Amino acid sequence: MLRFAPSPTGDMHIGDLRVALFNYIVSKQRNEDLIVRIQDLDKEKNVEGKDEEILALLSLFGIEYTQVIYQSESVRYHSAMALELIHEKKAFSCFCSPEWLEKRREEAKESKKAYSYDDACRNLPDELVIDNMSPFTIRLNRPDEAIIVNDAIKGKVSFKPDAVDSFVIMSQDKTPTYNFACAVDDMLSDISLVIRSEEHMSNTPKQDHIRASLGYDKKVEYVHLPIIKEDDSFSVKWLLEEGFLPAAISNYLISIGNKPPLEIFDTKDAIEWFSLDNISKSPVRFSIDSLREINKKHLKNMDATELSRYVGFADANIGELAKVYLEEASTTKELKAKIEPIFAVKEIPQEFTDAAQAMTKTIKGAPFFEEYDDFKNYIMKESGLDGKNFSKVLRFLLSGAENGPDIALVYKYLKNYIGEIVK
RNA sequence: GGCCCCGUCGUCUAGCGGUUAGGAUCCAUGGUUUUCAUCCAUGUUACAGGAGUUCAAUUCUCCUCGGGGUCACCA
Repeated sequence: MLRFAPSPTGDMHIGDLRVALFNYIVSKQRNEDLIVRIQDLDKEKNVEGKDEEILALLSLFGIEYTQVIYQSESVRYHSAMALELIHEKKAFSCFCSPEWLEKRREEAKESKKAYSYDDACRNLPDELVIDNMSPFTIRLNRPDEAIIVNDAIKGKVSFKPDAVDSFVIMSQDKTPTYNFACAVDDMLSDISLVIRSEEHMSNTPKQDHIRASLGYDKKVEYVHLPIIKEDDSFSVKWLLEEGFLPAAISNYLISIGNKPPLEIFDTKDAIEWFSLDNISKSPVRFSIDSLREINKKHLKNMDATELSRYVGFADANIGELAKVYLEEASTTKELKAKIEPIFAVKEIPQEFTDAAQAMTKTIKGAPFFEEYDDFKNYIMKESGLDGKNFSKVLRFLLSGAENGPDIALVYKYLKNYIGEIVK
Protein backbone atom coordinates (compact mmCIF):
# COMPACT_ATOMS: atom_id res chain seq x y z
CA MET A 1 0.00 0.00 0.00
CA LEU A 2 1.27 3.45 -0.93
CA ARG A 3 -0.07 6.80 0.17
CA PHE A 4 -0.14 10.43 -0.82
CA ALA A 5 -0.57 12.67 2.22
CA PRO A 6 -1.25 16.33 1.42
CA SER A 7 -2.28 18.95 3.95
CA PRO A 8 -5.30 21.05 2.94
CA THR A 9 -3.58 24.27 3.93
CA GLY A 10 -2.95 25.91 0.59
CA ASP A 11 -2.74 25.52 -3.16
CA MET A 12 -1.21 22.30 -4.37
CA HIS A 13 2.38 22.92 -5.32
CA ILE A 14 4.28 21.32 -8.19
CA GLY A 15 6.41 19.50 -5.63
CA ASP A 16 3.29 17.94 -4.13
CA LEU A 17 2.08 16.92 -7.55
CA ARG A 18 5.42 15.33 -8.34
CA VAL A 19 5.22 13.28 -5.16
CA ALA A 20 1.67 12.22 -6.03
CA LEU A 21 2.72 11.26 -9.55
CA PHE A 22 5.63 9.15 -8.37
CA ASN A 23 3.47 7.41 -5.78
CA TYR A 24 0.86 6.70 -8.42
CA ILE A 25 3.35 5.31 -10.92
CA VAL A 26 5.04 3.06 -8.38
CA SER A 27 1.69 1.85 -7.01
CA LYS A 28 0.76 0.78 -10.53
CA GLN A 29 4.12 -0.88 -11.06
CA ARG A 30 3.88 -2.82 -7.82
CA ASN A 31 0.21 -3.47 -8.29
CA GLU A 32 -0.54 -2.05 -4.86
CA ASP A 33 -3.27 0.36 -3.81
CA LEU A 34 -2.67 4.07 -3.43
CA ILE A 35 -4.59 5.91 -0.74
CA VAL A 36 -4.90 9.64 -0.14
CA ARG A 37 -4.62 10.81 3.42
CA ILE A 38 -5.66 14.37 4.11
CA GLN A 39 -3.41 15.72 6.88
CA ASP A 40 -5.98 17.98 8.49
CA LEU A 41 -4.71 17.98 12.07
CA ASP A 42 -3.95 21.67 12.22
CA LYS A 43 -7.40 23.23 12.44
CA GLU A 44 -5.96 26.73 12.31
CA LYS A 45 -4.18 26.23 9.04
CA ASN A 46 -6.77 24.14 7.23
CA VAL A 47 -8.36 25.97 4.37
CA GLU A 48 -12.00 25.20 3.64
CA GLY A 49 -12.42 23.31 0.39
CA LYS A 50 -8.76 22.67 -0.29
CA ASP A 51 -9.20 18.95 0.26
CA GLU A 52 -11.78 18.78 -2.52
CA GLU A 53 -9.56 20.87 -4.73
CA ILE A 54 -6.61 18.54 -4.22
CA LEU A 55 -8.75 15.51 -5.03
CA ALA A 56 -10.05 17.21 -8.17
CA LEU A 57 -6.51 17.97 -9.29
CA LEU A 58 -5.44 14.37 -8.75
CA SER A 59 -8.28 13.27 -11.01
CA LEU A 60 -7.35 15.85 -13.61
CA PHE A 61 -3.85 14.41 -13.69
CA GLY A 62 -5.13 10.86 -13.95
CA ILE A 63 -3.91 9.84 -10.53
CA GLU A 64 -6.18 7.03 -9.33
CA TYR A 65 -6.55 6.13 -5.68
CA THR A 66 -8.68 3.64 -3.81
CA GLN A 67 -9.51 5.53 -0.65
CA VAL A 68 -9.48 8.94 0.99
CA ILE A 69 -8.75 9.14 4.71
CA TYR A 70 -9.06 12.23 6.87
CA GLN A 71 -6.40 12.09 9.52
CA SER A 72 -8.46 14.02 12.07
CA GLU A 73 -10.93 11.14 12.13
CA SER A 74 -8.47 8.72 13.67
CA VAL A 75 -7.35 10.86 16.59
CA ARG A 76 -8.83 8.36 19.04
CA TYR A 77 -6.39 5.72 17.81
CA HIS A 78 -3.52 8.11 18.21
CA SER A 79 -4.53 8.86 21.82
CA ALA A 80 -4.92 5.19 22.62
CA MET A 81 -1.45 4.43 21.36
CA ALA A 82 0.07 7.33 23.24
CA LEU A 83 -1.53 6.00 26.40
CA GLU A 84 -0.10 2.58 25.72
CA LEU A 85 3.37 4.07 25.32
CA ILE A 86 3.01 5.87 28.65
CA HIS A 87 1.98 2.64 30.39
CA GLU A 88 4.99 0.89 29.01
CA LYS A 89 7.23 3.74 30.15
CA LYS A 90 8.25 4.34 26.56
CA ALA A 91 6.81 7.82 26.71
CA PHE A 92 6.41 10.36 29.48
CA SER A 93 4.42 13.44 30.42
CA CYS A 94 6.30 16.69 30.04
CA PHE A 95 5.28 19.77 31.99
CA CYS A 96 7.83 22.12 30.53
CA SER A 97 6.16 25.29 29.31
CA PRO A 98 6.41 26.35 25.69
CA GLU A 99 8.05 29.59 26.82
CA TRP A 100 10.73 27.78 28.74
CA LEU A 101 11.45 25.43 25.86
CA GLU A 102 11.64 28.36 23.53
CA LYS A 103 14.24 29.90 25.81
CA ARG A 104 16.24 26.67 25.76
CA ARG A 105 16.15 26.65 21.99
CA GLU A 106 17.43 30.19 21.81
CA GLU A 107 20.23 29.37 24.22
CA ALA A 108 21.22 26.44 22.07
CA LYS A 109 21.23 28.66 19.05
CA GLU A 110 23.37 31.28 20.73
CA SER A 111 25.91 28.76 21.90
CA LYS A 112 25.88 27.30 18.40
CA LYS A 113 24.80 23.86 19.49
CA ALA A 114 22.08 21.61 18.17
CA TYR A 115 18.99 21.86 20.32
CA SER A 116 17.78 18.73 21.99
CA TYR A 117 15.29 18.35 24.84
CA ASP A 118 17.09 17.80 28.14
CA ASP A 119 14.73 15.03 29.31
CA ALA A 120 14.00 17.04 32.46
CA CYS A 121 10.56 15.45 32.86
CA ARG A 122 11.54 11.96 31.80
CA ASN A 123 12.10 10.56 35.27
CA LEU A 124 9.61 12.56 37.27
CA PRO A 125 8.31 10.59 40.29
CA ASP A 126 4.79 9.25 39.69
CA GLU A 127 3.26 11.29 42.51
CA LEU A 128 4.60 14.47 41.01
CA VAL A 129 2.97 13.58 37.71
CA ILE A 130 -0.35 12.61 39.25
CA ASP A 131 -0.64 15.72 41.40
CA ASN A 132 0.43 18.08 38.68
CA MET A 133 -2.49 20.08 37.33
CA SER A 134 -0.43 21.96 34.78
CA PRO A 135 -0.98 21.30 31.11
CA PHE A 136 1.43 18.77 29.69
CA THR A 137 2.60 17.17 26.49
CA ILE A 138 3.61 13.59 25.92
CA ARG A 139 7.11 12.88 24.71
CA LEU A 140 8.48 9.64 23.37
CA ASN A 141 11.73 8.44 24.97
CA ARG A 142 14.63 9.09 22.68
CA PRO A 143 16.13 5.92 21.19
CA ASP A 144 19.12 4.31 22.92
CA GLU A 145 21.03 3.86 19.73
CA ALA A 146 21.41 5.58 16.42
CA ILE A 147 18.64 4.90 13.94
CA ILE A 148 19.62 3.97 10.42
CA VAL A 149 17.25 5.00 7.68
CA ASN A 150 17.70 3.09 4.47
CA ASP A 151 16.56 5.43 1.77
CA ALA A 152 16.22 4.13 -1.77
CA ILE A 153 17.84 7.24 -3.23
CA LYS A 154 20.18 8.46 -0.51
CA GLY A 155 21.26 5.11 0.81
CA LYS A 156 21.84 4.43 4.49
CA VAL A 157 21.63 7.55 6.62
CA SER A 158 22.36 7.44 10.32
CA PHE A 159 20.69 9.59 12.99
CA LYS A 160 22.08 9.79 16.50
CA PRO A 161 19.69 9.56 19.49
CA ASP A 162 20.02 13.30 20.07
CA ALA A 163 19.03 14.00 16.52
CA VAL A 164 15.88 11.95 17.00
CA ASP A 165 15.32 13.53 20.43
CA SER A 166 12.62 12.87 23.04
CA PHE A 167 10.11 14.62 20.86
CA VAL A 168 6.49 15.51 21.51
CA ILE A 169 3.90 13.04 20.24
CA MET A 170 0.80 14.55 21.86
CA SER A 171 0.46 18.27 22.33
CA GLN A 172 -1.14 20.04 25.29
CA ASP A 173 -4.49 20.25 23.56
CA LYS A 174 -4.52 16.44 23.22
CA THR A 175 -4.02 16.38 19.49
CA PRO A 176 -1.30 14.14 18.10
CA THR A 177 1.68 15.81 16.46
CA TYR A 178 2.44 15.31 12.81
CA ASN A 179 5.13 12.69 13.22
CA PHE A 180 3.06 10.63 15.62
CA ALA A 181 -0.13 10.72 13.59
CA CYS A 182 1.79 10.03 10.43
CA ALA A 183 3.73 7.07 11.80
CA VAL A 184 0.65 5.52 13.37
CA ASP A 185 -1.50 6.03 10.29
CA ASP A 186 1.12 4.52 8.03
CA MET A 187 1.20 1.57 10.35
CA LEU A 188 -2.58 1.19 10.50
CA SER A 189 -2.89 1.47 6.73
CA ASP A 190 -0.13 -1.08 6.29
CA ILE A 191 1.92 1.26 4.15
CA SER A 192 4.90 -0.52 2.61
CA LEU A 193 6.57 2.32 0.76
CA VAL A 194 6.62 6.05 1.41
CA ILE A 195 7.67 8.37 -1.38
CA ARG A 196 7.89 11.95 -0.18
CA SER A 197 9.96 15.08 -0.45
CA GLU A 198 13.47 15.34 0.97
CA GLU A 199 12.44 17.84 3.61
CA HIS A 200 10.88 14.92 5.49
CA MET A 201 14.19 13.12 5.76
CA SER A 202 14.75 14.03 9.39
CA ASN A 203 11.21 12.99 10.30
CA THR A 204 11.85 9.47 9.12
CA PRO A 205 13.93 8.18 12.08
CA LYS A 206 11.30 9.68 14.40
CA GLN A 207 8.52 7.84 12.65
CA ASP A 208 10.48 4.61 12.58
CA HIS A 209 11.18 5.02 16.26
CA ILE A 210 7.49 5.53 17.02
CA ARG A 211 6.53 2.31 15.28
CA ALA A 212 9.39 0.39 16.87
CA SER A 213 8.29 1.61 20.31
CA LEU A 214 4.79 0.43 19.50
CA GLY A 215 6.19 -2.99 18.72
CA TYR A 216 5.53 -2.82 15.01
CA ASP A 217 8.07 -4.99 13.22
CA LYS A 218 7.35 -4.33 9.59
CA LYS A 219 9.90 -2.02 8.01
CA VAL A 220 8.49 0.76 5.93
CA GLU A 221 10.57 1.54 2.84
CA TYR A 222 11.41 5.18 2.24
CA VAL A 223 12.27 7.24 -0.79
CA HIS A 224 13.05 10.91 -0.34
CA LEU A 225 12.90 12.89 -3.52
CA PRO A 226 15.46 15.67 -3.98
CA ILE A 227 13.87 19.05 -3.56
CA ILE A 228 12.83 21.20 -6.49
CA LYS A 229 14.65 24.53 -6.72
CA GLU A 230 12.50 27.27 -8.12
CA ASP A 231 13.00 30.94 -8.77
CA ASP A 232 9.35 31.54 -7.99
CA SER A 233 6.88 29.27 -6.27
CA PHE A 234 4.59 27.58 -8.77
CA SER A 235 1.20 26.20 -7.86
CA VAL A 236 -0.46 23.62 -10.05
CA LYS A 237 -3.52 25.82 -10.33
CA TRP A 238 -1.47 28.70 -11.68
CA LEU A 239 0.20 26.55 -14.31
CA LEU A 240 -3.20 25.31 -15.44
CA GLU A 241 -4.50 28.86 -15.67
CA GLU A 242 -1.48 29.83 -17.71
CA GLY A 243 -2.47 27.26 -20.29
CA PHE A 244 -0.16 24.37 -19.52
CA LEU A 245 -1.60 20.95 -20.27
CA PRO A 246 -1.88 18.42 -17.42
CA ALA A 247 -0.15 15.90 -19.69
CA ALA A 248 2.77 18.26 -20.21
CA ILE A 249 3.07 19.16 -16.55
CA SER A 250 3.14 15.48 -15.62
CA ASN A 251 5.64 14.77 -18.35
CA TYR A 252 7.94 17.50 -17.11
CA LEU A 253 7.64 16.69 -13.41
CA ILE A 254 8.44 13.04 -14.08
CA SER A 255 11.41 14.05 -16.26
CA ILE A 256 13.32 16.38 -13.98
CA GLY A 257 16.06 14.75 -11.99
CA ASN A 258 15.31 11.55 -13.86
CA LYS A 259 16.52 9.67 -16.91
CA PRO A 260 13.50 9.21 -19.12
CA PRO A 261 14.22 7.17 -22.27
CA LEU A 262 12.37 9.73 -24.35
CA GLU A 263 11.47 13.37 -24.00
CA ILE A 264 7.75 13.28 -24.61
CA PHE A 265 5.58 10.67 -22.96
CA ASP A 266 2.43 10.28 -20.93
CA THR A 267 2.09 8.91 -17.41
CA LYS A 268 0.99 5.52 -18.75
CA ASP A 269 4.24 5.21 -20.69
CA ALA A 270 6.19 6.16 -17.59
CA ILE A 271 4.71 3.21 -15.71
CA GLU A 272 6.50 0.98 -18.22
CA TRP A 273 10.00 2.30 -17.64
CA PHE A 274 10.02 4.42 -14.51
CA SER A 275 12.55 3.42 -11.88
CA LEU A 276 13.39 5.01 -8.56
CA ASP A 277 17.01 3.97 -9.21
CA ASN A 278 17.29 6.64 -11.88
CA ILE A 279 16.30 9.53 -9.64
CA SER A 280 19.09 12.03 -9.11
CA LYS A 281 20.44 12.68 -5.64
CA SER A 282 21.00 16.36 -6.31
CA PRO A 283 18.32 19.01 -6.06
CA VAL A 284 16.49 19.55 -9.33
CA ARG A 285 15.79 22.84 -11.01
CA PHE A 286 12.27 23.70 -12.09
CA SER A 287 12.52 25.60 -15.35
CA ILE A 288 9.38 27.16 -16.69
CA ASP A 289 11.10 27.46 -20.09
CA SER A 290 11.67 23.74 -20.29
CA LEU A 291 8.06 23.17 -19.33
CA ARG A 292 7.03 25.52 -22.13
CA GLU A 293 9.00 23.46 -24.65
CA ILE A 294 7.40 20.25 -23.49
CA ASN A 295 3.98 21.85 -23.45
CA LYS A 296 4.50 22.99 -27.02
CA LYS A 297 5.34 19.47 -28.12
CA HIS A 298 2.26 18.07 -26.43
CA LEU A 299 0.13 20.69 -28.15
CA LYS A 300 1.70 19.78 -31.47
CA ASN A 301 0.79 16.12 -30.96
CA MET A 302 -2.76 16.87 -29.94
CA ASP A 303 -5.76 16.10 -32.10
CA ALA A 304 -6.54 19.25 -34.11
CA THR A 305 -10.21 19.44 -33.18
CA GLU A 306 -9.43 18.96 -29.52
CA LEU A 307 -6.82 21.68 -29.68
CA SER A 308 -9.29 24.06 -31.33
CA ARG A 309 -11.55 23.73 -28.27
CA TYR A 310 -8.82 25.21 -26.12
CA VAL A 311 -8.93 28.37 -28.19
CA GLY A 312 -12.70 28.60 -28.35
CA PHE A 313 -13.59 26.66 -31.53
CA ALA A 314 -14.56 23.18 -32.57
CA ASP A 315 -12.95 22.87 -35.97
CA ALA A 316 -9.92 20.90 -37.07
CA ASN A 317 -8.84 23.77 -39.35
CA ILE A 318 -8.56 26.13 -36.40
CA GLY A 319 -6.68 23.42 -34.53
CA GLU A 320 -4.21 23.15 -37.41
CA LEU A 321 -3.92 26.92 -37.52
CA ALA A 322 -3.15 26.91 -33.80
CA LYS A 323 -0.36 24.43 -34.49
CA VAL A 324 1.09 26.86 -37.01
CA TYR A 325 1.07 29.50 -34.30
CA LEU A 326 2.98 27.16 -32.02
CA GLU A 327 6.10 28.60 -33.57
CA GLU A 328 5.53 31.66 -31.42
CA ALA A 329 3.34 30.38 -28.59
CA SER A 330 3.73 27.58 -26.07
CA THR A 331 0.55 27.51 -24.03
CA THR A 332 -3.15 27.38 -24.80
CA LYS A 333 -3.51 30.81 -23.23
CA GLU A 334 -0.93 32.25 -25.63
CA LEU A 335 -2.50 30.48 -28.57
CA LYS A 336 -5.84 31.96 -27.71
CA ALA A 337 -4.26 35.40 -27.65
CA LYS A 338 -2.92 34.75 -31.17
CA ILE A 339 -6.12 33.35 -32.66
CA GLU A 340 -8.61 35.82 -31.20
CA PRO A 341 -7.33 38.92 -33.05
CA ILE A 342 -7.83 37.09 -36.35
CA PHE A 343 -11.58 37.22 -35.91
CA ALA A 344 -11.67 40.56 -34.14
CA VAL A 345 -12.13 43.98 -35.71
CA LYS A 346 -8.69 44.94 -37.07
CA GLU A 347 -6.86 48.08 -36.15
CA ILE A 348 -4.86 49.15 -39.15
CA PRO A 349 -1.93 51.58 -38.73
CA GLN A 350 -2.54 55.04 -40.15
CA GLU A 351 -0.11 54.70 -43.04
CA PHE A 352 -1.98 51.67 -44.45
CA THR A 353 -5.53 52.90 -44.04
CA ASP A 354 -6.10 53.57 -47.72
CA ALA A 355 -4.49 50.36 -48.89
CA ALA A 356 -6.51 48.41 -46.34
CA GLN A 357 -9.74 49.90 -47.58
CA ALA A 358 -8.91 49.03 -51.15
CA MET A 359 -7.85 45.50 -50.27
CA THR A 360 -10.90 44.87 -48.11
CA LYS A 361 -13.09 45.83 -51.02
CA THR A 362 -11.20 43.53 -53.38
CA ILE A 363 -11.29 40.57 -51.00
CA LYS A 364 -15.00 40.97 -50.43
CA GLY A 365 -15.60 40.85 -54.13
CA ALA A 366 -13.23 37.94 -54.75
CA PRO A 367 -14.34 34.40 -55.56
CA PHE A 368 -13.19 31.45 -53.43
CA PHE A 369 -9.65 30.26 -54.09
CA GLU A 370 -8.43 26.87 -52.96
CA GLU A 371 -4.76 27.82 -53.27
CA TYR A 372 -3.10 30.78 -51.64
CA ASP A 373 -1.07 31.65 -54.76
CA ASP A 374 -4.24 32.04 -56.80
CA PHE A 375 -5.81 34.14 -54.09
CA LYS A 376 -2.69 36.28 -53.80
CA ASN A 377 -2.38 36.84 -57.53
CA TYR A 378 -6.01 37.78 -57.83
CA ILE A 379 -5.91 40.28 -54.95
CA MET A 380 -2.67 41.78 -56.15
CA LYS A 381 -3.99 42.25 -59.67
CA GLU A 382 -7.42 43.53 -58.75
CA SER A 383 -6.30 45.91 -56.01
CA GLY A 384 -3.18 47.14 -57.75
CA LEU A 385 -1.30 46.98 -54.46
CA ASP A 386 2.24 45.69 -54.17
CA GLY A 387 5.25 45.65 -51.88
CA LYS A 388 4.62 46.60 -48.28
CA ASN A 389 1.20 47.87 -49.16
CA PHE A 390 0.30 44.41 -50.23
CA SER A 391 2.10 42.04 -47.86
CA LYS A 392 1.77 44.07 -44.68
CA VAL A 393 -1.82 44.97 -45.27
CA LEU A 394 -2.83 41.45 -46.22
CA ARG A 395 -1.22 40.19 -43.02
CA PHE A 396 -3.08 42.77 -40.96
CA LEU A 397 -6.38 41.95 -42.59
CA LEU A 398 -6.00 38.19 -42.30
CA SER A 399 -4.32 37.83 -38.93
CA GLY A 400 -4.82 41.10 -37.09
CA ALA A 401 -1.10 41.27 -36.37
CA GLU A 402 1.93 42.96 -37.83
CA ASN A 403 4.09 39.86 -37.74
CA GLY A 404 3.35 36.19 -37.66
CA PRO A 405 3.66 32.85 -39.41
CA ASP A 406 3.86 32.42 -43.15
CA ILE A 407 0.67 33.99 -44.48
CA ALA A 408 0.26 31.19 -47.05
CA LEU A 409 -0.10 28.72 -44.20
CA VAL A 410 -2.51 30.96 -42.40
CA TYR A 411 -4.61 31.18 -45.56
CA LYS A 412 -4.60 27.42 -45.97
CA TYR A 413 -6.52 26.94 -42.73
CA LEU A 414 -8.52 30.15 -42.86
CA LYS A 415 -9.76 30.21 -46.41
CA ASN A 416 -13.22 29.03 -45.40
CA TYR A 417 -13.51 31.88 -42.96
CA ILE A 418 -12.39 34.80 -45.15
CA GLY A 419 -15.89 36.31 -45.10
CA GLU A 420 -15.85 36.43 -41.30
CA ILE A 421 -12.32 37.68 -41.02
CA VAL A 422 -12.30 40.49 -43.54
CA LYS A 423 -15.28 42.66 -42.77
C1' G B 1 26.27 26.38 14.74
C1' G B 2 24.98 20.52 15.12
C1' C B 3 23.34 16.65 11.98
C1' C B 4 22.33 14.97 6.92
C1' C B 5 22.66 15.40 1.61
C1' C B 6 24.77 17.49 -2.94
C1' G B 7 29.10 20.07 -6.25
C1' U B 8 30.59 18.29 -14.59
C1' C B 9 30.12 23.85 -20.11
C1' G B 10 26.71 30.53 -18.46
C1' U B 11 22.12 27.18 -17.46
C1' C B 12 19.88 21.93 -17.20
C1' U B 13 22.51 17.57 -17.40
C1' A B 14 25.09 12.27 -19.43
C1' G B 15 29.05 9.79 -17.21
C1' C B 16 29.19 4.91 -12.37
C1' G B 17 38.74 3.74 -12.80
C1' G B 18 41.28 4.04 -18.89
C1' U B 19 36.09 8.63 -23.06
C1' U B 20 38.59 13.15 -28.57
C1' A B 21 34.29 14.25 -21.21
C1' G B 22 28.40 13.38 -24.73
C1' G B 23 23.53 15.92 -25.21
C1' A B 24 20.02 20.04 -24.53
C1' U B 25 19.70 25.19 -24.00
C1' C B 26 22.00 30.01 -24.26
C1' C B 27 25.46 32.81 -27.12
C1' A B 28 28.18 33.73 -31.97
C1' U B 29 28.39 32.95 -37.32
C1' G B 30 26.28 31.30 -41.95
C1' G B 31 21.93 29.47 -44.67
C1' U B 32 16.35 28.95 -45.59
C1' U B 33 12.04 32.19 -44.99
C1' U B 34 8.52 39.15 -49.17
C1' U B 35 7.47 39.95 -41.95
C1' C B 36 8.75 38.72 -36.40
C1' A B 37 9.76 34.09 -35.31
C1' U B 38 10.72 29.10 -36.65
C1' C B 39 13.94 25.75 -38.97
C1' C B 40 18.94 23.84 -40.64
C1' A B 41 24.41 23.97 -40.37
C1' U B 42 28.90 25.36 -37.90
C1' G B 43 31.55 27.15 -33.65
C1' U B 44 33.25 28.88 -28.33
C1' U B 45 32.78 27.17 -23.25
C1' A B 46 33.05 22.42 -17.88
C1' C B 47 35.01 17.96 -14.16
C1' A B 48 35.17 23.84 -7.27
C1' G B 49 40.28 23.52 -4.78
C1' G B 50 43.99 20.52 -2.20
C1' A B 51 45.94 15.89 -0.41
C1' G B 52 45.77 10.60 -0.74
C1' U B 53 44.52 5.25 -2.91
C1' U B 54 45.90 3.25 -7.86
C1' C B 55 49.82 1.52 -13.43
C1' A B 56 45.62 5.00 -14.26
C1' A B 57 41.19 9.35 -11.37
C1' U B 58 35.60 13.40 -13.42
C1' U B 59 34.66 8.56 -11.29
C1' C B 60 37.10 5.82 -4.75
C1' U B 61 38.81 8.17 0.42
C1' C B 62 39.85 12.54 3.45
C1' C B 63 40.13 17.91 4.16
C1' U B 64 38.81 22.94 2.54
C1' C B 65 35.42 25.89 0.00
C1' G B 66 30.50 26.39 -2.10
C1' G B 67 25.10 25.08 -2.41
C1' G B 68 20.73 22.76 -0.22
C1' G B 69 17.72 20.28 3.60
C1' U B 70 16.62 19.93 8.73
C1' C B 71 16.99 21.09 13.86
C1' A B 72 8.54 23.12 16.77
C1' C B 73 3.29 21.47 21.35
C1' C B 74 3.36 23.07 11.78
C1' A B 75 2.28 19.73 8.46
